[in-house]
Amino acid sequence: MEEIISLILHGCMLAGKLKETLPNLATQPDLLSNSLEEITKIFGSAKERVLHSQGSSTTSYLHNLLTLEHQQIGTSVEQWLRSNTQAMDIIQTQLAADRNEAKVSGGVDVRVSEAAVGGFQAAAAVSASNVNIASSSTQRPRRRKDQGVINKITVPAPRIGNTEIPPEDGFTWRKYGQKEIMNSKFPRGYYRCTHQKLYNCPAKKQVQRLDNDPLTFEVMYRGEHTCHMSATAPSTLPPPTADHQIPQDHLSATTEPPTSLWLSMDFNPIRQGGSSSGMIGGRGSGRGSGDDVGTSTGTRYGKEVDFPVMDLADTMFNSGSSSSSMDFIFNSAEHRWESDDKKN
DNA sequence: TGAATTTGACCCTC
DNA sequence: GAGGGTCAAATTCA
Repeated sequence: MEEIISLILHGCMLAGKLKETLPNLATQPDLLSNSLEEITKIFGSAKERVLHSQGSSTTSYLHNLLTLEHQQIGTSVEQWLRSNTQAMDIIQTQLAADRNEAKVSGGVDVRVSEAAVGGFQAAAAVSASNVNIASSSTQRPRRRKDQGVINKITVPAPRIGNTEIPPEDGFTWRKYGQKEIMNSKFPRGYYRCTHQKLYNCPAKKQVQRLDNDPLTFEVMYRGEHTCHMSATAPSTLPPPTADHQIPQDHLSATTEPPTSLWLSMDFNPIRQGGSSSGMIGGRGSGRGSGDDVGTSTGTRYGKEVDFPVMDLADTMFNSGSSSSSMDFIFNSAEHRWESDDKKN
């Protein structure tokens, strides 16, 4: 129950933040979609847990609360979208593109995007089905059984530029292995978060091209990003640059902690063709070669410039938006998570 | 010099 | 023992 409440509160917190930053997201349907997806996942997950622990009056109450919360968020977003024709146009355009281009296993992105326009109709559908968070284990890290597949998506290769690489996903990854896989034509690449050592970020991903469709990548995310959590974010950040951008066809279906996703989002809408293209074979192609499937362009010649969290923080906490009816939820949720952090 | 990728070897699970 | 995941030395490059 503790966990469920924690989930709900965090969902409320993100919803509050979304509400505050809605005007800023008018021209960034990707980010809006991601935000909605994350909130949806949280409430969906909480709802699932409530359903699985039915019986007490408390869980029944929570279930009703979750359903209501879902509807309210959907309504708010829908109203905003309808009042913002520009955003509607952009999102609808993006949706059309997504339908044609993105084959997301489980349909997460497309489904959530549609939910955004249609009033979160499919919100509940995105839940624990894609989330298989492994039970915490103190056992040896290599145990396959405990590696908890967080999410698996298929990503189309870029049509422009180097089609050998999948689109970026907003994070910086470092390749630590590649292996030929049985019954697969193409090797599987193993990546871990660039900040693994620095911030003990456990996030990893595997990238493999599909046998029957070499222009499509299957990306499996494991672990959760902790590197961009505000509490652990580096205190000495480089100045914000204009090079913080998730590409238009960015498909972020990771299920890392919500805060991580939020903080990993990028509020700069303009970066054209700046993908990590140029995967060139050869040993030791080294840094900056772009020889990194899915690596964010945040890596530039070995220096991390990927701190979209700064932009987001500015947007979020300096927005100066007035208080709202959701503030009490927002505040309590934040306190809740802060205290949780202190526990951990 | 430091950070990146490559790749063979090792470890672990099934 | 097979197959997959990770390690770490070697190598590359700005």
